[in-house]
Amino acid sequence: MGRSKTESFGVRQNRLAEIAKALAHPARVAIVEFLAKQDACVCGDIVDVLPLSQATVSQHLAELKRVGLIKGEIDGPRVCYCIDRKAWNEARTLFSQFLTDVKQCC
Amino acid sequence: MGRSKTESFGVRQNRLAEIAKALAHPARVAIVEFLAKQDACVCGDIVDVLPLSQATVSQHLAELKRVGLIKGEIDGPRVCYCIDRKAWNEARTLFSQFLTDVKQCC
DNA sequence: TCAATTTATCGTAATATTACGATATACTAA
DNA sequence: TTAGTATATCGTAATATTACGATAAATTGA
Repeated sequence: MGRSKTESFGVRQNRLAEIAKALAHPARVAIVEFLAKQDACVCGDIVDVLPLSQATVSQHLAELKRVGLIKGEIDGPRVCYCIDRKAWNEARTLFSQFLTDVKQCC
Repeated sequence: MGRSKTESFGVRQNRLAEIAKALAHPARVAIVEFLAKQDACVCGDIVDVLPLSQATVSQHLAELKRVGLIKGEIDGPRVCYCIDRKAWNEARTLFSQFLTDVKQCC
């Protein structure tokens, strides 16, 4: 097949997996960390920092945006990306619960 | 291309992304949670619980094992899977730092 | 030994991801 | 208006993921 059977799992499990997938690439981890490092939301400097083409970075940004972890605000000719506080809190809650609840079993 | 440029990123960023990828499928989230729910490490009952074929479940288990989050111990004709405490602690540390350090930027 | 059971692996198909050049789009500044 | 800059999107290629039936491998119990 090749298509995830998402309908067979819970909303929370799917959301957790979706966020995990958004963070499942080192470039996207790097992007998020870069955005956080800047106090203000700097934008396309990301392309300068990452060893990837502009098109690829844009694609990674779109994926992070699709999941809601970041949001982009048009600011003149450029786009200003920043962490979406609400979604990030959601992610923190989901992951910290998940990672704490799952204890050792043997 | 289609192959991640992992060599361009830090060890921590790659590890974080690797663990995230292992959790980037609801079936694998479900597997981990199921393993944790059982106090002892039950094994192929996972196949009964999940709406996936035995082959697919085995594949998902292999992925979790590859990353180190779970380990399987052969127990007679069956294999007994359980959370790997050490790797899980590593994941918890990585993610909780990552999710806490990244604050809002705007 | 032999059938039954459990799990892994192989083969394969459908689809998704990653990457980038080329191009389109949108805005600013001259 | 027009050139320049910034970003998104399109097209495409290489590779990875997801899924499952079929089969192999390993072990137990009869």
